[in-house]
Amino acid sequence: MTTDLPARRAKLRDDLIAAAEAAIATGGLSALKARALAEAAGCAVGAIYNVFPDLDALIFTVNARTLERLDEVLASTVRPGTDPETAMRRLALAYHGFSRSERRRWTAVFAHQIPDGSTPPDWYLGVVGRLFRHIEAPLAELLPGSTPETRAGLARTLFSATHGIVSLGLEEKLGPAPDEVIAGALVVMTRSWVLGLPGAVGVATRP
Amino acid sequence: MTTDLPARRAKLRDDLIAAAEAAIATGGLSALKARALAEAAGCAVGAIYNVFPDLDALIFTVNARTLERLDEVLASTVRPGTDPETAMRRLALAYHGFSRSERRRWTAVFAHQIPDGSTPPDWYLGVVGRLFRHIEAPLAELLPGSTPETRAGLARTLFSATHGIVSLGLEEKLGPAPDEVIAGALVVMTRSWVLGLPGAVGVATRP
DNA sequence: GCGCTTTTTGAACGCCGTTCAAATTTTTTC
DNA sequence: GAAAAAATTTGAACGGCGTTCAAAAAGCGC
Repeated sequence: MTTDLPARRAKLRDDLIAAAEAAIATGGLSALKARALAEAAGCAVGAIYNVFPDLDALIFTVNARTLERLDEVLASTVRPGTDPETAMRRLALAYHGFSRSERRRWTAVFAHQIPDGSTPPDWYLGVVGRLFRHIEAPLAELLPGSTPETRAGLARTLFSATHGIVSLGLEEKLGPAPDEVIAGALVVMTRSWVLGLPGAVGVATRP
Repeated sequence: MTTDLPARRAKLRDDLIAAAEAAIATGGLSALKARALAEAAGCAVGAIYNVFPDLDALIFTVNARTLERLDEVLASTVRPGTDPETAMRRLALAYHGFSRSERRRWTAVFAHQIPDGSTPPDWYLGVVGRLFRHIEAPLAELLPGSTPETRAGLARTLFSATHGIVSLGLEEKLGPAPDEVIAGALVVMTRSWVLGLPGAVGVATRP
């Protein structure tokens, strides 16, 4: 009834990821405890460290899965050929909806703090970067003369701005923020981009 | 050499705040340790809890001071009568600059996580809310027909969006983000608002 | 100086992530 | 198949954390 090492390790890895995902989905990042994880995965505490260097690495794995879910949601939000304003509005609202329906998982992605000097692993940044392509498509139609580099930068900017509105709203860091208010803000914001961005890109920087 | 209780308490309070601020400015939120704090303020660990209910309350106090610094910076950034685009661009860039020069203090404001159900104290939300008035002024000029309520909501939205760009850039959560890139993004963003917002406000919500 | 109250103290509590000597299991060798 | 060697797993133990609370110290009316 014994299997070879790689398979056992892989199974433990999967079980730990599943346990971690369940813990985060139920109680958020702060509910992720090494001892509880070990019990849920049916192993000793120390065994976690045979598979992941530390809990941070496990968290990155779970967060990457969350981002992949988001990617799927965004992909199914706009069909090719949708006009830019509708596309951008739907993407922003889908992002907001995802942050609501997957609240704890989504919060964990951005609440996860790593030690001061270090950066997220490259494979993780790759998962993040893939999200932007959803925004780049409507941008290409909105700004026909733009270069791919411009659009890549802009996609990051628009994602960040949307994220700011959604996250500060969700965490209620600035005060109460009902869903409809946030959704309304996103609608105004995306419309403002559609109207304003074509004239705003490439403008000289004078402080 | 003894003073009355209120005065001693007030002094200890001030010393603890100063020690906490120094700890955060040097090593960030995670460098705030009860024992180190007590030593720096010259009291026993338990004495902290005579003055603050817990470390969270102390953190809110320090963060409010950071926000008041930011408020001063923003206030000195635009003189009354500046045209809306210049004003909004300068405000956004000042926010970015502040997040850079006061990096650890500023990060602490948003990294501070409170237990799930609870909300920040009202006096703290008041300090936050006061920041928005800087944005409301140029908005009033940009959108002459708007109501104060519309402008208040918009100010929150624009602040949140700016914050998203600045914070995801600073924490490099999406990948490397040099200062000039973030500043450039903010310039494009504010220009887009100036061009797009007048047409975008009040538009009907159709998803 | 004495008894009563209030304030301060810091050892102790419970919990955390992580480690590592020891136990166990697997593989190799004869 | 047994014994020796290597690799893996284990969980008690470590150091550190925020917070508590019995006990010590200080303040105060007489």
